[in-house]
Amino acid sequence: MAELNSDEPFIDTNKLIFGIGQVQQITGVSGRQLRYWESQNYISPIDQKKGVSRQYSLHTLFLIFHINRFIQQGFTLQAAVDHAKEFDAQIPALRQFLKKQLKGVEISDDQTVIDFGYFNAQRTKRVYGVIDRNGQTFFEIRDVK
DNA sequence: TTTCTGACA
DNA sequence: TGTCAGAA
Repeated sequence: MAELNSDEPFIDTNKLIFGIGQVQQITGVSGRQLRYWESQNYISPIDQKKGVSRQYSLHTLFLIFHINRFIQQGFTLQAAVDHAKEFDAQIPALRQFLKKQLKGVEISDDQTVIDFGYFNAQRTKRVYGVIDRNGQTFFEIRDVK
């Protein structure tokens, strides 16, 4: 099974900057909305100076995207922001856990098996996440040979 | 051409 | 929130 070990990201996501026009194209949120949300302190561009073109970080782009998603689901702006920020706060934990536990992935014709490492301290069982041919997902615990 | 701020038939 | 004006 292939080993996954990329500690260094190949792209510094902090260097991915987007202008307001790009943000509009990508997220579908209008410039008017972006400026209004900013005035309400829901979002904030990178080190904003007066009168200069706004620049948004990738992180803010994601936040904007999610706020808009919740709005389209019928939430009020305020509620959408709350949901988006809550989700936003969960991402680091998800990334950390996945990075720590993901040991490998094996893709075959009928299914994909994700290796999540040992199930117990005795190292007699291992946990696998399975995606079958129908897209169904489930866990599987197998004895270590 | 794009973005900025302010204003509202 | 959209849209228009006037400026940068």
